[in-house]
Amino acid sequence: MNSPEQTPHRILVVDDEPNIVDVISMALRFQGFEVQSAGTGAEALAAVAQFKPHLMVLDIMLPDMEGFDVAQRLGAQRAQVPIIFLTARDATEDKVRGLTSGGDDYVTKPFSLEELVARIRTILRRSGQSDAESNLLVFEDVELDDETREVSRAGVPIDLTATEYRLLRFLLLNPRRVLTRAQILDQVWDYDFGGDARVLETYVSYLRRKLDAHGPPLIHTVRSVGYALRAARA
Amino acid sequence: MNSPEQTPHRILVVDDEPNIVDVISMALRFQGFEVQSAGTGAEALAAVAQFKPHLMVLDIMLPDMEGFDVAQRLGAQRAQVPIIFLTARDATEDKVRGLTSGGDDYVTKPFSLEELVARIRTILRRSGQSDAESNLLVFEDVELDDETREVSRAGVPIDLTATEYRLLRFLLLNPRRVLTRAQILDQVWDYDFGGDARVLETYVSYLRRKLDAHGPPLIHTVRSVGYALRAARA
DNA sequence: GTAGAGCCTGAGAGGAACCTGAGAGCCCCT
DNA sequence: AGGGGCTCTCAGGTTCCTCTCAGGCTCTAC
Repeated sequence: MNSPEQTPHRILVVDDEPNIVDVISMALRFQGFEVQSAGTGAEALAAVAQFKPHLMVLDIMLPDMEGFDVAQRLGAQRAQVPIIFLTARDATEDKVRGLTSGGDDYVTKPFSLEELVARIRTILRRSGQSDAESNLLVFEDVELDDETREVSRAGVPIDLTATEYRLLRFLLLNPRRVLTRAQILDQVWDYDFGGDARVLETYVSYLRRKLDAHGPPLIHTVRSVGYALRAARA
Repeated sequence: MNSPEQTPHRILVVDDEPNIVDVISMALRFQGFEVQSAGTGAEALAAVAQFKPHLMVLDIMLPDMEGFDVAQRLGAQRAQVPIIFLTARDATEDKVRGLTSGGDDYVTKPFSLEELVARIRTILRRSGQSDAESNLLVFEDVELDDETREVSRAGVPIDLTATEYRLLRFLLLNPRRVLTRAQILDQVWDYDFGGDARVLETYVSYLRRKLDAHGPPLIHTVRSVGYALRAARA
């Protein structure tokens, strides 16, 4: 990690599907967050009081009440806890909008963990509770700015598509470390992605073409394991 | 943010609908204000004494008394605290007009956060308590003057409708930063807007036609995310 | 040195996201 | 009551992403 948090942020994950909760919790813990979870609205309300999270990830469909209701019942203290709503793609999307104020956000299922984590960081950063951690990811002469979504190598701006961006971002978060195919697929692609794992190769190829056009190769293949971001070596 | 306040302004939000309070409070916090809220007139009066806000956002319909009464009971100190009244569209509108003193203002429900924040800033600026922050928003060769509501590109004046103006204003407040569709819709459209999210595309199209007629494109689409105001790239 | 596994990349189908013109409803002003 | 302007809806057309697939290349094990 580029700058480990002094006091880790507490995140409350609320969803009734244990699978989803597990996947998200694991990913967030891995990223250095302190995580607690709840499966119902009632549990969530109790957890907010005890756990005092800095942010909630809140599914809209809960067994006992809608996610909105949870948000509403939090009342005044609510304003202190930004929420990221999880919603199915088809419907509700419009419904969410009116209820998300400037600080909230929503993510449609299925999503990639990369995306969820990125949004969490954005909100924590903006809510000022975060240390003034730069929103700039840097490795060698590559820069990635989350605010503006601008990417450059050696000062030359580079246009990336959404997937290319997520992939590069994940690599930049774990510089020099070897990331397995599974790790990358799990993090960068939607969690229910069931397609051909070879997409990864295609996208690595795309990224290389765009990045390495302006300097020595940075994305290295680690045969039969995965990929790693490394400085070019003599 | 472009110019973080030295000593943040304190805003007191008074409304009996928790939803509204939430939405406003969150939005204002993210804008760098210090916010406190009250749900009744009595609470409001107490909060004014303790919290000493620089400005109040005050709903006219309160469970225990009318917003006007709150204003009146503040008596002498009242003059120090400008008020923005919230009122339902239908009636009262005329009534408000007569009762607002020089420094006050009113906004009819439903409103857009963009509009509310803009009015708050205007009042704070005029009440002299604000830093001499310019009321002129500038990006590249685009200028937007909040006082006169004039917009120009490269010196050429441009006529904008109300919605176009709010949209451009929001973009100018967040130059270079990528704004998601949700953020823009939440901020620029009324908080209860439940319609088709594609209005945004229409209005971006309108704005582009008017703005980019006089120079290189400034409003850039960030596919599957949102829009950003950027300088044209070579 | 050679076979086989692992990896790279070009081409392209399909689809998602986006742009824009046309027009209906509404409000306000006259 | 009529007209003009604004906001929003809708549909057609377009762009450009994503993922699949196949052929060829590279590395490693033996």
